[in-house]
Amino acid sequence: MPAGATYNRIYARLLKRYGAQDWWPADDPFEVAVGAVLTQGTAWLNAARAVEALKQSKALNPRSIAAMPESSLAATIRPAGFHNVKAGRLKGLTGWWLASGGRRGIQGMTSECLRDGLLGIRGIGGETADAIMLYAFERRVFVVDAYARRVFSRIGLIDGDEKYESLRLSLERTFNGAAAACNEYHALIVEHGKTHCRPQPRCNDCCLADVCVGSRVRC
DNA sequence: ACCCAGGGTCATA
DNA sequence: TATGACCATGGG
Repeated sequence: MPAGATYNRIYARLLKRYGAQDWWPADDPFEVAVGAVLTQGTAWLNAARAVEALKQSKALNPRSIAAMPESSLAATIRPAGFHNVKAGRLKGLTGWWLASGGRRGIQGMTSECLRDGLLGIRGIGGETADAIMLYAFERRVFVVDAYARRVFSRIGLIDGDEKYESLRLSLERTFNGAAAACNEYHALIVEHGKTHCRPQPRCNDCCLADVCVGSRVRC
């Protein structure tokens, strides 16, 4: 059986188990991008609180963030954790956003140009860049995160410690879904990962158990 | 009290 | 190239 079929099978299984996730929970592309930075290394609940705080301050737009002192920006996003570094990252993101012509200007960019632009921002690495590309600008990208590494590696499909870009390209080649499917797939993996394939413990009721290649793996 | 989260950077070996 | 420390808040 071709590897692509296995990824399709896992996708179908997760979709049936968890239902459509309807990501990204945001009103517009800029909010997606801000949320992507705020959720780095933190639970989404905390990032969402910081997003809400920005909204209440009427500051969830490029102009306001650009005009806001970095210290007060940091104070506003405090619940997201790492607020001092993230304030700087949001400043960098906002500067690039405005310089790129905003939502319209960015949407008109090629995916290569878009990724390069995002990766040029301090504090935006491969995963955050890809999340923005996929969820804010609907580019066909397979977002690789720790959950994807764990789920796929414990099933036996990948090694798990591949370099980011290499794994991303490999998954984009193997999984034959379109952008909308990549969107749903990543969200489903995250949802699954919250309760399965944990870093330390394991579980016995994984809906992917019978998909495992060989016997070395478990959830 | 301990582990972890929808990461990335930088210093060190 | 490849770990480890660091950033920091909050939930389970």
